[in-house]
Amino acid sequence: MGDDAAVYDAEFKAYLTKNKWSKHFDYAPIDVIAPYCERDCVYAGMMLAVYERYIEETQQGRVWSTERAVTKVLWEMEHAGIGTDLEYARGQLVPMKERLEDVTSSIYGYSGYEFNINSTQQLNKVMGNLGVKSTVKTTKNNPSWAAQALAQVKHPIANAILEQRGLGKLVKDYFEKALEWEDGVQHASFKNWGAVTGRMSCANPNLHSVAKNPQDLSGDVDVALLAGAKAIVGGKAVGAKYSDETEGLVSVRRMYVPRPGYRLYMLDYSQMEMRIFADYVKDEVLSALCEDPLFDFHDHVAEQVWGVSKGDEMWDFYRFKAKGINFGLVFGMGINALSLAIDSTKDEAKRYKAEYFDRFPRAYEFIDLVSKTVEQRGWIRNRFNRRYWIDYDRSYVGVNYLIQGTGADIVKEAMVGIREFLVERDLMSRQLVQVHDEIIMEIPDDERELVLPVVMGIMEKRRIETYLPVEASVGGPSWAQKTVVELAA
DNA sequence: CGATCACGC
DNA sequence: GCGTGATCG
Repeated sequence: MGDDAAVYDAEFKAYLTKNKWSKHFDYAPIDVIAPYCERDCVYAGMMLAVYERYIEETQQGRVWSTERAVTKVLWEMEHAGIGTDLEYARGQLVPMKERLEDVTSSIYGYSGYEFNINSTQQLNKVMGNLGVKSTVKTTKNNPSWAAQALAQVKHPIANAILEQRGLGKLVKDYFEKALEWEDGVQHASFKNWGAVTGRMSCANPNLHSVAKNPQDLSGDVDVALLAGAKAIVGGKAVGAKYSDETEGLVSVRRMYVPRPGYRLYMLDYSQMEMRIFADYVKDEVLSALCEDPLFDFHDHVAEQVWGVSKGDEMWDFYRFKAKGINFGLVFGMGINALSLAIDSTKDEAKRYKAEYFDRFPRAYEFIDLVSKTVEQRGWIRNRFNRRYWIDYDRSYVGVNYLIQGTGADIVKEAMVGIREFLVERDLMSRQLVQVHDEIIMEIPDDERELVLPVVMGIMEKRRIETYLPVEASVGGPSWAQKTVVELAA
């Protein structure tokens, strides 16, 4: 809008800061802030004209109209909020804090003195004293003590530190946070422009990072194993099924419950990113297989690349590698990150990847085309013409942007469609939360028969060629206890 | 305020 | 790969 506008903006913000009005604009007197707001609107209007032309030229009209429409959905979601079981939150905080104290003192027992466990530097010193060296480096080439590094450590302090960090986060970010809403309804903030790919972001609390696995507070391995955990790392019961009957397990998702008269429904796209990947790769066989809602992408890759079948001795081994490479490709992982993800050496990872591309040459061609286009042209567009400008030296992110962004646009369109249906029919059912490939809704029993099939139909509508099936679950009653819903044919 | 870590998809 | 948030120094 010109240099004078930028200067005005900078000078005015400095003026606000000087008068301690900068934290919130409404701290400033109205006669001070009003002219600024007025100019802000005028500039926004001028920018709209510029961008509307750009949107037209780049054919991003569909994305633009979805973004405007989804804003209403987000406002309604934020307004509705999500119900929380405050009794559960308050009740679990007591044993959680007790466990946290026990774990903390056990760490001090190992170190021989009290220190700030949250300080990586202080922790590094403690580990040095114990004669333990990290095999992993941070991005700034310092010794890393992240979970990945601690996994290599034999000393029992490693697991205790993992538990202290994980449990501490649950307590602070979710359980204590929950008490801030005294009426038991949390109103998180959603941003439809939160990520460059087109994904949303969420904050206060971040409902996109609510732990999926229950946390064991008993310290008794049997408790977690009984709940079906495949492993217990830092008290995290990986793969365990939460139940109120299992004493000693807590779940953040258990805190989220429907309000009176409603049930919670979770509508989940099955392997959405892998199916979108298949669509981009244009492998007809793969796309045909996606017509089966139960098709498992990782199983298929394991079978096709390494010739194993379920029940074989090597099945778990190759299924794990297949899943790792699949995610590695859509995330744009380098060979280093991939080798860590699939628990292999770099050379082995290279070989697995080569074998993968040998069987799926079109996957290689697609990835290669994307990075070459970024390097030569500087931009790419997803299935909805959403445009991404990417520096040539970051061309490896292109595949991820396309897949993640296409998924994001599909879910956004679905949310808009669901809202239109609910408004049109004047229904009580409502959308509460979106977690990238999942929509959480509250539906009264007498609307379920009507709403559920229509909502699933809206979500499954073909916006790309490949079928994207949705799985519906009902809360039992919370987000932690899901039961798959079978719709009558 | 950059770096580190943990959680999700 | 993309996020939010807490914490440290």
